[in-house]
This record gives sequence, structure tokens and C-alpha cells, in this order.
Amino acid sequence: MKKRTHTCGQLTKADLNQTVTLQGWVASHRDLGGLLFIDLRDRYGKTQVVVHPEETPDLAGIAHTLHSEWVVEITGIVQARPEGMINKDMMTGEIEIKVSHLDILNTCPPLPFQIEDSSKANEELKLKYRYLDLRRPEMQEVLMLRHHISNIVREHFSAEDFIEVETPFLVKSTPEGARDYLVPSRIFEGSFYALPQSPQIYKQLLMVAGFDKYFQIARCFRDEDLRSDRQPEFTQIDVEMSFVDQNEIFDVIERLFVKILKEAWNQDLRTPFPRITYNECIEKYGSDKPDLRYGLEFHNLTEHFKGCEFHVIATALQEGGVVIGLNLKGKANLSRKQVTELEELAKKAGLAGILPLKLTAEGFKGVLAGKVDDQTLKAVAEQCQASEGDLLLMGIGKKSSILKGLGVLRVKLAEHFSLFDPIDRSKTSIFWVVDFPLFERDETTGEVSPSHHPFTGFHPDDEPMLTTEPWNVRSTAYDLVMNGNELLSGSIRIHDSKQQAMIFDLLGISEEEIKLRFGFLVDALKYGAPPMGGMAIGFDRVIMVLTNRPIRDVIAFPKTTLAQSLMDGCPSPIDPQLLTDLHLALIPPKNS
RNA sequence: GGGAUCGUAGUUCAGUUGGUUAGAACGCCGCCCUGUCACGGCGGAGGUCGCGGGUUCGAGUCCCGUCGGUCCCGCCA
Repeated sequence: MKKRTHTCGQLTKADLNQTVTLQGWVASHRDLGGLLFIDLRDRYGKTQVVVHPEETPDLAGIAHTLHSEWVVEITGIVQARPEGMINKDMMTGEIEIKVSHLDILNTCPPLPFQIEDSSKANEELKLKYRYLDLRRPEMQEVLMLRHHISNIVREHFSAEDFIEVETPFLVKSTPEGARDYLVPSRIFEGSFYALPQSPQIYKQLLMVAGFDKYFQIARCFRDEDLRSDRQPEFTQIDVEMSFVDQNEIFDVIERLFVKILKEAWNQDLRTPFPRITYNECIEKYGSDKPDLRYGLEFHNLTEHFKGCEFHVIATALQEGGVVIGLNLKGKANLSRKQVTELEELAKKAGLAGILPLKLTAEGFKGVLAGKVDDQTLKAVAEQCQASEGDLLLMGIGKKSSILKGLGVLRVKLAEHFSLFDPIDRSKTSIFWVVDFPLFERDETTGEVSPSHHPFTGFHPDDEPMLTTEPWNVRSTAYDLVMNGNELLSGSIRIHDSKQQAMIFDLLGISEEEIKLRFGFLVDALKYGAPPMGGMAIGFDRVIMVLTNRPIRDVIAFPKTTLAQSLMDGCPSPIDPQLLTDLHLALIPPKNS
């Protein structure tokens, strides 16, 4: 094997008449009989290679036997393509290599799917032959972008005086949060390590240790059911800072995202990013991660319908319900069938139904027209900023479920009517969500649980409410939302052990449990913990949003929705001796 | 745990109210071809219709179960 002199994406007219050696995969070969072309591919691009059987019959003999994805090495002279034969779609389209030497470095059986075309192939098959799927240029581009972004992240935080510290993979299992992936201890019979769900506690301990500014590109593990945006192992850009307020934290992160968007999309983001309160998000969009590339804001129309006799509305209002509407601009011309489709969308979104009201040249049309006086409807239309030709959709019922349902419907409507261009990067919507509630309350049991995590600080003004109405206490937590995706989540932490104890108490965790589970953290907070705050950026999700792809596409070797790897076949049974060493025995499944 | 959807040559798909020998394109094999670039032309091989059971004279098609992919709900601080 020789040494290659160039890559397959490199040569141009500037290299004419040079003798070069290329190595790569046969992307395609076109045998015209008296003339033979090979497209040679590596991760940098493709170069056309030409063989003339009349001049080099030996080479042609070898070239005839080539197949797709064989690995070959060629040496030859860079020559300009004849006039009219230039391929503008190829970076190297002005030249070709006239071969003087051809070596087959490796062969390849017929492929389970064609490389260039395999975006169409069955996902199961592509995951089984992941190394072939990753040979596709578009997959390579994604992973190369991921690499560039991780470089930017490391450069950014390093330049801002952060240091990257690695934290353990074998950690203590805590019953909080997601189900842990467990690792049995060989030495301590019956004891287990857990794989970390995040480095949260460790980074707080690093702050106590005085590291001041920390970051880490960290792998996290959660044994929960999967979705198109969730994998059992995923990557966070974990960040923590001491002696800072929210503004300073936001600043550092905004500067990072400005660089990322510039690198990936060549887009300039304006700073500071807007800040929207959690309550405003919920009231206006029914979501804590709304996509603001399109409008469809909600309007609370309840006041207009006070005393309304239309039974659906009257019943709902009697039970303390609400009427919330949104305006579909210019959709009053939808057919009956199309409106029925919208009603089905609403049901899929979890709403019992939706009341359409058309604003036409002949006046209002819909169930409410005639049942509710025009003056009321006019006031409703005015509040929704609706005019002739618009279609109002109204949800009626319990406020929390209507907001949630309409929030889901809003996303479906935007897709249904293509209200935004997913490719148009200039319309990027990025903003902070602030003032999250500290706790979530279980509606049936009334118990509270942390809405972020139990180390989240609370708004100082709301401290008196902690004991009286904890569910109304605002936290210091924040999210960053881009195009409808939560990209990061963070907070200012509690750095006072007494406050931390109080929160644990509110969460109903006994002192004994605290000692057992978080004793070391509570202890650490007593030993001079600085004020601190930070966040975890969902790195996979950032790449997903930048590439508009599902999470499997942005991870080199992902798992399926059953958390299996189809390529290596894990999880798999193990040698019984290993179980014995670990003091484990298998319990057979119930129905076998 | 629940719901939806998909599973037919190596691959992507078609296959009517259940009815003769399950088709096409790409790939593969053979022959032809001097400017192709997803080259083209002619010919050929290739199928346990995911798996198991049932209904029926007859099942790729209908029913039940099961395995797997994807999406969603629950779940994921």
C-alpha cells in the first residue's frame, strides 16, 4: 500500500498534470466498454477516475471486476475533463484522474442496502449495518458537525476560564428521578453502583471545592422508555459557576449559542435572548417550550361568555372552566371536511373537542353563530385580532387541560398548515423561559415533587409561601428553548444546608433518608459552599435541532426504542459464572 | 404498561371483494457499448410473503397470538 497524496474531495484545476495517489471506496463505476469511469469516495468527497482500455489493457482488466464499496488505491495524473464534460455538482467536477496504477485493497460482497440511496432503507436494517449507514455522506456530515460543535464548546468554556473535570460513571444509586442503570459490585455482595443520570451532585461538590467554573461533556444514563428525542445514554454539556447571578450565567451561554449558530448555520443571533416567564408560556402557548416561529397565540375568552346560555359553555363555566381561543388566519374558507379534520387533530391532542367559528363576508358561521349574540362574537373576534376570512378555534373546559390540549393542537396545526418553514434558519426562535414553579403538585394525592431537581433554589420573595402554598413558589430554574425544543435546563442552586434541609423536609424525605441518600451533599454545603448555579445542555438535542433529524441520526451507535443495539445485539445473556461472581441469580419471568 | 402503524426477492415497493405459476425498479450474474457521472442496451438467476396458530375447498390477503422497527401516551427530577 502506498501513501495517499490527496483526499477525494481535494483536487481541482489547480492540480493539473500532477501525479497523485488516492484511496477510497468505489461509489459507482460506469463501464462503457471502451472507456471506464470509477467514482472514488472518502469522507472528504468524490473524485472521478478514468481508465482507457486501449492504452492500459491490464488496468482495464482489473477495473472491470470492481464493484460498489470495494476499497481501492489509484495512482494517476490529474487532467482536465474535456469541454462539456464538467460536473458542476461535484467539488472535483472539473478534473478526473487518468489511472496508471490500480490496486484493490479490499473487496465487498453485495451490500444489504445501497450506500448512497440508503436513506430509503428500512431503519432496522440500517441499524444492524450501522457502519455502512455511517458511510453515507449525509450521516458523516452530521457527525462532523457534532465534532465541530463540541470543539466550539470546549474552546468557548476554556477561553472563559472554565475547566473540564471528569466525574465518575460508577456512582451511588438514588431513588430520585429516573430509573438507574445498575452495575453490581463483585466485592460487596448485594450492593450496586448506578450509572449517573447526570453529574449534578458532583459539579456542586466541585463548586464547594472551589473550582469556580466547571464544564464537562458528559455521558448520562437513564433507564426509561424511549422517544424519537430520547436515548438510554445521551450527552450533556454540564456547566456550573460560583459567585454568579442569573444574568452572568445567561451571558456565558448566549455567547456560546451565538458561536454555535454562526458555525453551523451562519446565522447571527441577537443578544440578549428574550426572557419569557413560565406562566406566560403556558397561558399563551400551552407549553413550556413553545415554538415561536409561528403565532397562534391563545386568548382567554372566558369573560365574554359569562351568562352565555349555550349549554356546552354554560356547563363548563359553572364548573369553573374557561373558553380559550386561537386564530387561524385566513382559514375561514375551509370545507366542512377540512374542519372535521381539525376536530380530529384536536381529539388527538387530547381535547374533548374544538368549537370552530368562521368569520365570513356573510357574518359568523359555526355552532355558536345564532346561539350566541353577534355582539359577544364580535368582542371575541376583536380580542383574537380576527377579521373576515379568519377561523377561530375554541377549547372549552378545565383550564389546565384546555391549555395543555391546545398547546399540543397548536403544534399540530402549524405542521398541518405548514405555518413555518423548518429549513428557514433566519426565522430561528430562541429564548429563555424563567420563573418556573419550584414544585409540581400531584392533582390526586396533593403531594409535591421538585419540578427541576431538589437542589433548585427558590425566589427569595416567595419564601413565606414555602410552608403555606409551596406549589405557588417560583424557583430560580430556567430553560433555553429553540424552535420548540428545550435545549438546556438549569438553576441557581441552594448553597445553604439549612435551606436544603427545609426543601427535603417539604418533599417528605425523612432526615434518615437524607443522610442515607444525600448526606455527603448536605455535609458539603455546611463546609463553606459558595453561591452557585449552572445548567445542563442537551448536546444531542442541540445537534438534532441544528440538523432537523431524530436523535438516532446524531449519535454514531444508537439504540432502538426497546434500548437494544441491533448491530452488536446488546443487551444479551451472560455466562452464568459471571452471575455467580457477582452474587446474582436470575428470577425466571412469570409466564414461562 | 397502553395505543397507532409497518413487516412480501439482497433492497425499495405493488399485489383488487380470499381464487391459476406472487410482479416492478434498483442490486446481483452473463453478453454488448469510447465521455459517463444514479451511464445505457439485451438476456438470466433470485421468494418459508417476520414467526406460530386458526377460519376456509382455497390465505400474502380474514382472525388470534408472538417477535421486531417507528411514532405517541404513561414514564423521563
